[in-house]
Amino acid sequence: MQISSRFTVALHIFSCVDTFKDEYKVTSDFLASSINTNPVIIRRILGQLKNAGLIEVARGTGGVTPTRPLAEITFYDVYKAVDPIEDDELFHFHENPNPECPVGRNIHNLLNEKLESIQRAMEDEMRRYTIEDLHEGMEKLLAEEA
Amino acid sequence: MQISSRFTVALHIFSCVDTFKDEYKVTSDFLASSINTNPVIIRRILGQLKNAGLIEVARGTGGVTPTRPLAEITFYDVYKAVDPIEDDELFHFHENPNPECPVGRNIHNLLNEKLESIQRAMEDEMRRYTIEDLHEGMEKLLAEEA
DNA sequence: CGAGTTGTAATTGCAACGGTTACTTCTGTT
DNA sequence: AACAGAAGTAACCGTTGCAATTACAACTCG
Repeated sequence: MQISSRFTVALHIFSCVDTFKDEYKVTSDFLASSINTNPVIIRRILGQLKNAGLIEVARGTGGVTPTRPLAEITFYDVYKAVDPIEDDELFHFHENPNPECPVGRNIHNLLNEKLESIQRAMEDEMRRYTIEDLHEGMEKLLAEEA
Repeated sequence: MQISSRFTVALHIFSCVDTFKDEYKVTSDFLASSINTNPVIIRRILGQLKNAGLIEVARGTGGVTPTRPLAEITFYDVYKAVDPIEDDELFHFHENPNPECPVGRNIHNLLNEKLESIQRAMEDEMRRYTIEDLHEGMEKLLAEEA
């Protein structure tokens, strides 16, 4: 299973907000046009980012503002905000192994720490990247374009 | 999005095959009972593992045999076998960012290596665990039970 | 007040998942 | 040769999540 495109869309949103905040009023329509999707999709993601406390959204007038320095917003924060998972567990464990089977009643214990370490490896790597990295990377790419 | 339970089911299968291979004929019915699901679900997963070259399945008579030493079958092998993903990309990138927008036409380049490194972190950790680890871990758990 | 914008509910089409039934194909045994 | 047991597989179901869309209420500012 793939991780929802909401994640890359959210990163795209942050990059747009950062790049265009002084030039344009960055509304859900504006963002939808850059991302090439529907404004409602954007608003829903903005809502998730807002609920997670990562941004503020100006009602009525429009506009998006990060609530923290960009270096303090990691990919992990964004991921957790837009792709909430039941119990925070990346792996969907089959629910009811047979407790009368020796393997069935021990498999969960056997796998648990291994699955956790795999999930942790992914999430730790996500924590290494921040929105500030996006800011710098985009500046560089735009400079190369010119 | 969670990773399909086919992954933990497949690991459960390997553990059962290893634990019961001398005592019982390990059929899809037998496995379905330990895992507490439908035999057809098991057969479908066995088919995926077979296609990936990880096991052989005895038609007619029943039974599952790994094709390699257990230490040479990693969690990654199992994951790739049962959870095939389009283009092998963990992250679903939104398809059509607007090329007329400076951010839109650069976002893919900007994110690509970062997303790849996150995926790689997960997959590398998956490669650290093998079915042999399951064998040893299960033996230990069963010894503690006795 | 009115224009522009966000917030949100409701609906749609689609795909994947897990489950189930039913049937065919294969294999070893009697 | 027939039979029983088992894998292989197609077809279908209900549920869920996703992305998209329409429609409308709530809000803000000029």
